[in-house]
Amino acid sequence: MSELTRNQSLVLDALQSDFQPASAYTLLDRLRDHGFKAPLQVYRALEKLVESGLVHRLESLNAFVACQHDGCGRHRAAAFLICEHCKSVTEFDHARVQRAIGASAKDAGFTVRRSVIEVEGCCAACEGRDTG
Amino acid sequence: MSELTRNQSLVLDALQSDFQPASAYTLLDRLRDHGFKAPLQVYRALEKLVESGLVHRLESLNAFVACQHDGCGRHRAAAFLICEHCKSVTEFDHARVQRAIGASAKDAGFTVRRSVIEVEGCCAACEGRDTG
DNA sequence: GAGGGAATGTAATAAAATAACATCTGATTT
DNA sequence: AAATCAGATGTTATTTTATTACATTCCCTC
Repeated sequence: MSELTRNQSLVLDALQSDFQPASAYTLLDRLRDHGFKAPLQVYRALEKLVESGLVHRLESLNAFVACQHDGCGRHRAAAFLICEHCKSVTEFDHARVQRAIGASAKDAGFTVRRSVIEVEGCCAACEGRDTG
Repeated sequence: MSELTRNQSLVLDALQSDFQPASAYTLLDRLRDHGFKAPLQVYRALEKLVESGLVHRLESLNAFVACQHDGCGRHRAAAFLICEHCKSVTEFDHARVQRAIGASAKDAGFTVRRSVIEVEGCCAACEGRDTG
């Protein structure tokens, strides 16, 4: 990505402050102090950030999260472990998963552009303190 | 699932008429002739159908699709190839993918409850008639 | 400093999902 | 048969998420 605009930086900073998922409207609220007034300001910034790989969209939560790696810009896929108890999100190694998807897709003659991989369950920390 | 109620049957029939994804509001429109008037009638039926595995929710499309297998009730995961050109959706064999996810999750000490696997790209048919 | 493309601002609206509350239906118990 | 209760329904209103449309500003280039 060339260079971030002011709005893009603000949105990215907000997401990187905790690396946890936030909805567009939550981000809007967090950024009102910085002059944000309308959803579109957030959505436009997010669009570019997602395009560049600095931010990922979590389809199952309708939320956005800052990339936890440096180089997601280079891979077209990200995979997430989403803890239903503490709501934490961890990006995980998807090489194996991606290979498996590639094989299945190939069998079907399907060309993959992007994979949405979101695993819902219970993280190690929550499993420890709770049988849920 | 015990037995389908009237509303559940109507929604399931609508989805099984083409096995293609439909939003809740599309279903509502299709079912107005049958007396449906409010979104909740659709959402309530969908909730039960998804729970039983007869219908899957496509997170990346905010849409619902009838299960293409018989026994999805028994597996807690479904994986989809979504063609961005013709909008067709194919449920694919996820055993390999599920194993790969299981391995990655295990490394992180994460307990999987449900996996969202939605692969976006171009199906064989569209690839044939178009370079997109 | 004029022109043009990208980024912004703002208001309005659309699309997706849920909350709240009243009502009905059918099985079970008394 | 009347009382009871859970599950399914109906209906209105509201919330949450996302986009359309259009005016304005900023910055680079010529």
